[in-house]
Amino acid sequence: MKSIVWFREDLRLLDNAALTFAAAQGDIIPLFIYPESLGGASYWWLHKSLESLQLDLAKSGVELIFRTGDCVQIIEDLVVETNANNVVWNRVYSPSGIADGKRVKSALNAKKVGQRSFSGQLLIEPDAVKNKQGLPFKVFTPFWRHCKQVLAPERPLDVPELTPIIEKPASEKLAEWGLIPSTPDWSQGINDRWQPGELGASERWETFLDESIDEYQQGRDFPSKPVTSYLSPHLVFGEISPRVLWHDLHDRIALGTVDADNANKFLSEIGWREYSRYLLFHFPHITESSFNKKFECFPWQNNDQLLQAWQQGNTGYPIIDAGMRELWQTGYMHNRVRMIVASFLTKHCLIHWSKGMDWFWDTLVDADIANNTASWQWIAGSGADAAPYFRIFNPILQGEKFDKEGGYVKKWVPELALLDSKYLHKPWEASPEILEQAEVELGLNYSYPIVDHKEARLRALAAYSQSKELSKFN
DNA sequence: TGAAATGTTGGGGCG
DNA sequence: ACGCCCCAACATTTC
Repeated sequence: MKSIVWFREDLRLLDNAALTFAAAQGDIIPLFIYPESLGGASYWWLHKSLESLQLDLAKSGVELIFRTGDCVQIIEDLVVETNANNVVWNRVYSPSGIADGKRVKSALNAKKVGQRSFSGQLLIEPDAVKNKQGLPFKVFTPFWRHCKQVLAPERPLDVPELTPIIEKPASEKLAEWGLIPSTPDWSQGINDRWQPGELGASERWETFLDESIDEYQQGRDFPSKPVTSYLSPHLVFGEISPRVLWHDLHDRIALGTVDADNANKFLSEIGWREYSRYLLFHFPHITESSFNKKFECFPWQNNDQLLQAWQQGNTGYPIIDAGMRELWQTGYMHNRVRMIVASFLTKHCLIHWSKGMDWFWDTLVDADIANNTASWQWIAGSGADAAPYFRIFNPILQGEKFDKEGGYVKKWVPELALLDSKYLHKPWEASPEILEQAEVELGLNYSYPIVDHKEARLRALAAYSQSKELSKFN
């Protein structure tokens, strides 16, 4: 038996069901097809992750084949070229990923070539979870409560023994895909911060277990503390399997070597990841339009100047600007700060959540269609189980609450580094003497607030009630 | 996984 | 000693 292993969002050898199945049958031909329309930061990550996978496979003498084009055509061609009699892959759950899988499946069936798909990205398949009425859950808490009752993921699979094929099918060169930025090379900050690939992923997980998980529940909200797992980009590309996380934590809970509350809090965040894929699977239109139809009439303003100030981290609100600059420089933003900047864009600036989603898509190394969609709609108030629209984050209070000492703001907005923490989150309220002493010149080296918080809040609430009125007539 | 407005309570200053 | 006011602190309601 000779199998093509079609890698997509599962760039790992450990606990890779499709790979293990194929390896047990005989020879394998690993294939990766150039993905259209990723964001810039994701392409950088993808390049590094593929390099890592390529090296890991090469240790067994197996060559990863790179090709560009339509997946059906490529796979059909490769079947003919290699005489493969089987094609396997792990399922993905985005609308385009599902469509590709279906097309490949029927093309192979038509040609009487064996094919099989596996679960590898989620703890539980989206179509396996329904509420008592047989409908998809629309609220996270009952969804996750139900999952926890029925979840019994299998133990992770070992890295399989791989047998290379003798013949060498043609492959494009990864380096020639041009995924790494060159002119200009903006990837330095990202490069310093991350180690993409399966090894980087497992090391990050070990570090998190050793150093942070027991403070997770409290510490995860403070952006100056490195208490989050930083696993998100590794999970997006499938460099680590959620089953590994689940079993590692459950083993430790059983042994008493991890605090159960903290471990369960982390697992519920994994639950949110499952939930966002689940929602996208059952409601694929939500990448384009509001989950909650009431928001179809929302009077968005979409002011380009405000959007640009937000993107560049020049809003005059230190916590917002710190977050946006962290994103730009490292491809990542702390979760707490993501909520604050997203609330600011949609509510203070009245800019449609899709504009924020597009920016995150291009700049985040962990950009993920399901999480991005679900989270932006959640914060905008239009999503499933969403934050109510009137829940408007106050960027000053949030800064004072979660970055009291200002470690986070001072790191990413160095022009405020000398400012007393009393005024750090509202520099416009400091006296001219204090500003001068801190070498802050508002309007020159740091922006005035682009909107007034109180006014913007009232405007957002007015827009909300206007939208409620309008939706009555639809 | 909010914030602001409004309501309530209780202690202390003060005439 | 008493009642009144002020207001901080906390609780509840509203957006």
